[in-house]
Parts: sequence; structure tokens; C-alpha cells
Amino acid sequence: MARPLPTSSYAVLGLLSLTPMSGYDLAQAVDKSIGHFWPMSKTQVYSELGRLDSLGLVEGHAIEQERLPDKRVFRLTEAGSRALDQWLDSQDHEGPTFRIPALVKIFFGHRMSRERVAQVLEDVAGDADAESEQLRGITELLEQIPKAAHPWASALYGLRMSEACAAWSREVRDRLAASDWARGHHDASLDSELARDLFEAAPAPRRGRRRRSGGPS
Amino acid sequence: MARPLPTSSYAVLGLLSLTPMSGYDLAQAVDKSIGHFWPMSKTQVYSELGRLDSLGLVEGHAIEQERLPDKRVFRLTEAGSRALDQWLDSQDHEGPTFRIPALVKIFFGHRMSRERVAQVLEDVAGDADAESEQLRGITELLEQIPKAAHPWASALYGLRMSEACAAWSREVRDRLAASDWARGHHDASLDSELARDLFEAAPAPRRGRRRRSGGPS
DNA sequence: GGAAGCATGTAAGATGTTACATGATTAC
DNA sequence: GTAATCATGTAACATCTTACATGCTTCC
Repeated sequence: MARPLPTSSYAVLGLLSLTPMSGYDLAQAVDKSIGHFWPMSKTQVYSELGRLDSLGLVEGHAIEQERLPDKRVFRLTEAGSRALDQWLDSQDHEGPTFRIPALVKIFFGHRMSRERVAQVLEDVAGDADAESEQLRGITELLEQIPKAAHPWASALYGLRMSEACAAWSREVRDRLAASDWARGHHDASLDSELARDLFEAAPAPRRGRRRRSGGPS
Repeated sequence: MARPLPTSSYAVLGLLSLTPMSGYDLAQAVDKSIGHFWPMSKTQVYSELGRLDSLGLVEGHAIEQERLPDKRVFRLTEAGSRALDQWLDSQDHEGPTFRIPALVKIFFGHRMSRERVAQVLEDVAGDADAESEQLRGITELLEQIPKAAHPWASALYGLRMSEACAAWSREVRDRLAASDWARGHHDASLDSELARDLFEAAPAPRRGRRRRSGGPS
């Protein structure tokens, strides 16, 4: 058993399990479904398809089209279907990752003016509100469709997260405004003394692949 | 003006702005501070240092050590300091990305048994609770340190998110258990009919670099 | 009738991770 | 006294993105 496939492979297998699609269609489908919590670019979809094809997990049929470029429509093979179910059943998946540049800015907020920090927080809240609104629509729509329970659950996740994000932003804004904390900007020297302590304080969360399904001891 | 630097570069600049460090120290510092919302591997830190050095934004001094390998301690240059402040001030940053394999599994929950779905949700909640507990400690600690307002805000973000994640997991669990939704498993055929509609329903959220600061029209 | 967009992809390059190397030091 | 860990990195590789190619079609 070689290195396990990355999550992106299973994402593609999963979408193809719903209906056969071309690479282009797949990329669209990603953006409109799992893209909220597992983004993939168009080209990455194509290279996943290449790999899965060479592994025999999907197979593609060329289809000629009028006034459009020919396309290859891919569908799961038996092996692909099994691989997908095995992954769904296993606990051996990558850990989640969150990458939020705005938070990096906030972390170094002592180098910014109060106003600038407030503005970054505002932006975060604004983005989160927009996302919330969008996801609220999707969630409500999916809620009506009895068969769409799992897509609904996924969409709700995004909704709850963006709500929490907006709430956090406002909580911090109020807290910073209310307290004396926010005074003492451009006082990096003291902060750098503090730095050592901070780095000691926080345990290191390790990410990456987790929960390896232990074979027989 | 060449291609703008990736967020990771500024993350390194930011940490070096607190205190000069070796690559090894930096990697530790990342894990214990911004790693929660901007993870970087050790090796990536080194390659960022290489780039920043060649750009003249940081400079390293070799230091010999007894019974330990020599190290190079890096610090910001004037240009590096300016680059950092400029980034903090700008609105031209990458968008956030969330990659959550467990959610991909949930999305394809129709291929799993009810029990298995419940277990995945449980796992998510468990992980979130563990993360919450850790971050609660950090947050409370930082709350006491007047100068640590911004690190506090960042930690609080992680805390609020993991709380929301755990809450979501339980909300979905209850909802799935209560409703008739969860029946009709292994009924992928209907779901695949549905698939088209789903893909139509959801607007495509585009990610990547945003808010380009518009130059003069 | 030129510009923008759709429907397909491919090629090149940047970003990020896992595995390896090495000598000292500490833990059992 | 061997195994694990620390403190430094480097080399090799996998993942993901941005830019390009191409012919049709729709918009103004």
C-alpha cells in the first residue's frame, strides 16, 4: 500500500460518484459545493483526474461536441467506488487547516494604529456577513430538500463559522475600545520582551495526517 | 513592483519584528503563536528566510555555539521593517482558506451509514473541544497581560471558532437524529439526480487575492 | 466588428511537506 | 549503553496556482 491519496483525490471521486462529469464540469461543481471547505482550482482537478485515471479509479470517454471543444467525461470505476467508500469509512484523513491572513495582521496589531486595527476587524466582519448571507440562502434552500441532508449540514457549517467570525470581530472591537489595552501602540520594545513568554505559553498544535488506523500491533 | 510576497513572508517578518531569531526558533515561534491560523512548516520558514535574505529584507549573523550546531540569527533590516508596515497597512492580502477533510466526508454522507456519520460528527466535536480547552487556557493567560491585546484577540478567534465548530456538530447530530432526513441512505441514484440542482443553486465563492488597492484610475 | 466570456484544457512555476543528515544531551 | 529528543538545517518531492492556448458565441 503506497502513500495514501490526498483529500483532493477523494473529493473528485466523491463528486464523480454523484454523476459522471468532464474536468470542466467538475471544477464548476467543486466551486459550487465542496469549494467552501475544500477549494480546488480547475487545474488541480485536471491533474487529479490524470492521477486517478492512471490508477484505474476513474475512466474517461471522449465525447465530440458541435461548436465546442471535445471533452472527456469521467466516471468512477468499481475500484474507484471502493476506494471512496474505504476512505469515508476510515479515520485516516488529513487534519483541517485554516489560513487567515487577516488574523496574522491582527496578531501584529501593535505595529498598527488603533484605527487601522479597527478597520481590519471591520473588513473581516463585513466579509463574514457577506458569506453568511450567501450561505443562509443556500442552507435554507437545502433544508427543503429531504435528500440533501448532508449537503445541508456542510453548508450550515460554513454559515455557523461565518456567523461566529462576525461575532468575534465585534466582540474584539468592543473589548479593545472599552479597555485600556489598545493604548500603548508603537511600543514594540515591550512587546518584544513579552515575545519570549508568549512563545513559551502556547502549546504547539500539530497538524497533518492524523488518526492512522493502527494495523495489528 | 514585482509579484507581491505571499503571506508567509510577512508572517516571518512579523515574528522577526518581535525579536531576532534563528530559523529553528522561528519555526517554534510559529507553532506557538500564529500557527493556529497560519501554519508553516519548519522548512518553509527556512525557505522564506532565504528569499527574504536575498531581497535584503532580513539579515543573518552566524553564531557559533558550544556543543550545538552553529546557527544564523536573523533580524529585520530597515527595508524589511518598512515592507512589513506597508503590508499591514495595505488591503491587498490573500483571502482566507479553510480546508476541512471531515466536511468533505459529511458532504458525501449519503454513502455512509447513519452510525458512521454520527461518528465523524463526534470526532469533529471531540477535536474541537480539545482545541477549545487549549485555547481557553491561552486566552485567559493572555487576557491578564495588558500588552498582549492583539495576541489575545487572535487566540480568542481560534477559541470562538472551535466553540462554534463543536456547537455545529451537535446541532447537526440532533437535527439528523430528529428528522426523517437521515433515512434513505445508500440511495445515491436520487442524490445524483439532485446533484445538478445543487450545483446550480450555490453561487461560486471566489477566493484568492482580493481587494487590490486600486492605483490611480 | 471588437471585447468579453464560455468550454475545453496544457505548461510553467510558486508554495508547502516529508524524509534525510548530524552531532550533542538527556532519559531510562 | 541504546533510544529518544534537541538544535540545527538540506534535499527531494508533492501540491496547488497563475498564465497561456484555442475556437466558438454572445454582447454592445
